[in-house]
Parts: sequence; structure tokens; C-alpha cells
Amino acid sequence: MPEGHTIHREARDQRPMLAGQILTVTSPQGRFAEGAARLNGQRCLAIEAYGKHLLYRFATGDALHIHLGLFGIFRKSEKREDGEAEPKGAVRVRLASSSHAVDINGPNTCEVLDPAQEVSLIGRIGPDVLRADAVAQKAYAKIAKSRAPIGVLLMDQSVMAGVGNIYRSEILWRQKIHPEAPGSSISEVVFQGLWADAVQLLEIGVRENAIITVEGALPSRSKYGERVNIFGKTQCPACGGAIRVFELASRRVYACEACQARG
DNA sequence: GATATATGTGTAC
DNA sequence: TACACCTATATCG
Repeated sequence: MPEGHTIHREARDQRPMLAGQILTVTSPQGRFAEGAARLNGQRCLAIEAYGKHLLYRFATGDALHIHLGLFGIFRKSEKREDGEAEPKGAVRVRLASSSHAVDINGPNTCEVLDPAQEVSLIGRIGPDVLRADAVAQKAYAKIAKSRAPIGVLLMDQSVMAGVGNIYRSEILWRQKIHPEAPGSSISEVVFQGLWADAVQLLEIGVRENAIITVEGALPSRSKYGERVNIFGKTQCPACGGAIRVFELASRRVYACEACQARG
């Protein structure tokens, strides 16, 4: 159940468990047997997130490319004296180091990329709000000349990467922008506010390992519903008016018609 | 146990 | 625009 913050958090958590080590790579479920064999026994040099994609770079030049999609999940376990933890459910890949095992269940994408394929992948992902090397201006250039609704463009990972369905509604509400406002109606200043808010919120998401868009909310001291402003809600926390729910880019979006300007 | 739903993306029509 | 992908979980019965 990931947006960009989940993947960056996983990269951060898994790095000390796996990076620098020779990994035992298996496919307990069997559907990635070939790829696992290609990576097995190789040294993992680095783990890096690009938007919602996770790359495990190996010394051979190959990279394991994981995209969780809607269903995928990581499970991490420490190696114990009596061996590794039993795989839970359909484990597509297990990456085991001397100290830990990382299991990946139900990923949308699970493949081995050669260096050229990796370059191609990174090339088609837009600037990632969580990466220091992101060039926000590339996203604005696309938004400014598009007639598509900003609510669609925000979710388009080739425009900008990392934002998913919950953050979309939350960011647009916080910035008082209507999801149906065309990209071309978004001024550069408004875009900068939107980008900065996305960066801020996803950074909080990485730090807290949870989506939090309400000021001061903490995962340990609140229920999910208290951490978001508008996603899944029926009433606008700002004006008290009714929230409208509709589909945009085939996903549910929440908006307050009174608070969010159409541009 | 069955069913609906989910923080996603790629492809075909 | 619809569906395929394909797994976990929540909710209902």
C-alpha cells in the first residue's frame, strides 16, 4: 500500500540490512526463479528509490527492479539462531544477507534490469519530490502546457514522481487548488507551493512511516482518520461544507468545491 | 468462507 | 475507458 514515501522509507530501512553484502536471492513462490538465479550470490551495492520504484543495484551491473503496485508488500526479518523466518504468503523474492531477510509479496513489477534498461527506467520517471537531485522545473514545464486536470497530472509519475492517490487529494486541498483545474491554469508560484507541500508531506511520511497531512498529528497518538484532512471524509475541516467525491484518473479524489479554486 | 476494496501501472480497444 | 495484473485485509454472513 505504497506511495512514494513508503518506497523511500523501505530503501532507508533495508540499506543497513542488505547493502554491501552478498545476498542469497530466492523465489519461494517460484514465479521469479529465473531472475533470482541470476542475482543469487551477487553483492548488493546500493538500494535506491526513484518515485515509487525501488532498485537494488548489484556488483554485476544488474539491478533488481521492484514496483509494489497496489498490492505489494515488504516484510523484513532478522536472522535467528534457528535459521530464517518462514515465508509468509506468496513470497516472490527473498533477499537474504548474513543478518536479515527481506521478503517481497505481490509486487506489480519484479524484474532484473541491465544497465541500459535501468537508464531507460529512470529516464521515464519524472522528478521525484523526495530526491535531492529532482528538478521541479521539469514538472512545471509539463504542467504549464497541459490541458489535463492538475489532479491527473499530479498522479502522472512521468510528470512528477512520488505522489499517489491519498497525497493527491490532501495536497490539492491544502493548497486550495481544485483537482479539475487544468494544468495550464496553474501559475508558477502556485506550482511552487504545490511542489513544496508535496516535498514536505512526503518527507513527513518517510520520517513517520505513515501518511500525515494534519499539522501535529503523530501516528502513535492518532487514528488514521485523524491524520488526513479530506481523503475519505465527508465534511471539509476548513469550512464545514460537504466534500465532493469523484473519479479522476480512474481513482477516487476528494475535494471541497468551496475552498478549492478551479483556477 | 465469500466478497469487496485498496496508498498503482501498463496495455489493448 | 476497461481490464489485467494478483495479494492482503476488512467486512459481512
